[in-house]
Amino acid sequence: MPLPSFQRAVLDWFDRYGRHDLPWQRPRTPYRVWISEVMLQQTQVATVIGYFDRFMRRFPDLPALAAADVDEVLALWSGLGYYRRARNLHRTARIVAEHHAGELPADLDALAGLPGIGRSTAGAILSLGFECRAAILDGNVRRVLARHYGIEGWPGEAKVEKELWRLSEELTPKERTADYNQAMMDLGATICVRGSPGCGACPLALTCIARREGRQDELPTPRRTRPIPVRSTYLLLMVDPNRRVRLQKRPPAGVWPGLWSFPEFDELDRLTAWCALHGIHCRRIERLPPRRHTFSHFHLDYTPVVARCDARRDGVDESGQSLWHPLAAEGELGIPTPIRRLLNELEKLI
DNA sequence: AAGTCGGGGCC
DNA sequence: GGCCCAGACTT
Repeated sequence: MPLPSFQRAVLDWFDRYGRHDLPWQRPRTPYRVWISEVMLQQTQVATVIGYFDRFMRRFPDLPALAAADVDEVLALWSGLGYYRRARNLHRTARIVAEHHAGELPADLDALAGLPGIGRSTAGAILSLGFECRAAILDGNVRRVLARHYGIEGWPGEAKVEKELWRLSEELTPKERTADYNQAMMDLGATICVRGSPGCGACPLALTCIARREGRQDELPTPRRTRPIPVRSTYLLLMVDPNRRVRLQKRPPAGVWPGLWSFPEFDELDRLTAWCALHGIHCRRIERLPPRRHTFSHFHLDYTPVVARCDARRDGVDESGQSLWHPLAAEGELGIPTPIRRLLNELEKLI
């Protein structure tokens, strides 16, 4: 029975353009697949290659690894990060040496029960290492499937992950499973990359939903940004009869370092007190609707407060940290965009 | 469901 | 500087 077109397209592409010379592909044994898969967890191929070669030179087979001191394993791991992976590798080697006669079990549940081997890594060992039919779902496969089938939602969400696993299981062919799985990872790693994917060279482009809808950048759905804190403040927009506003130079550290902004107050009381101190009556103070500016790490809700003063009661201070700025002036000062917007609003208002 | 582990690559 | 990478595991 011929393969469905999806798998056919993927395998034909793999034969021509897939990666066939990665270190763990020659020879491709369960042990070498296992080590490479663990090293490749959250680690890019280019980084892994050197570590894999050194590791294999020192521990050419599972019994050699099981016999080693864990400290030596950690030494070879130094620089790869996620050091629990190295400890789990060593633990698993000893378990397998003890209970499985030194051979990794060709069984999904047995593999997934070993330290450091989850469902996807177990599937990779089974398919790539043992030539069994087993599905995988790593970051590459996840991206290819989410885009091709237009799967909505963040894959970290249980419902979405379940759907992606269902798809992967369903699509994984009985024949050439190893090549198919490797092909899907190669597609994700070389064509269907996260940013600006090479759809022109993709064997699945004609049937890809993300491609058809121009939504490659939106799928898979990024995890929702965790809520960021809100800071609120009041900005004093003090205007004199000559249509000048008082600006203040911000401190060299923090938000908008060294740029010019309006005097800022955490609380309205402090603002009005400051105005009173400078002979401006409260009834001449007009509060505008608050607005929000979002920085990478917090929201800034700021309420502009317009105060018209009769004369310039306060001069420019000696240190040059404040000045009176003509509303109509062009941009010769360093002024943040939200503040510049307020200046423009103010010019129409006054 | 969210937090943790980690160094490197890439805007 | 944030986000992401051939995830797994703990809370």
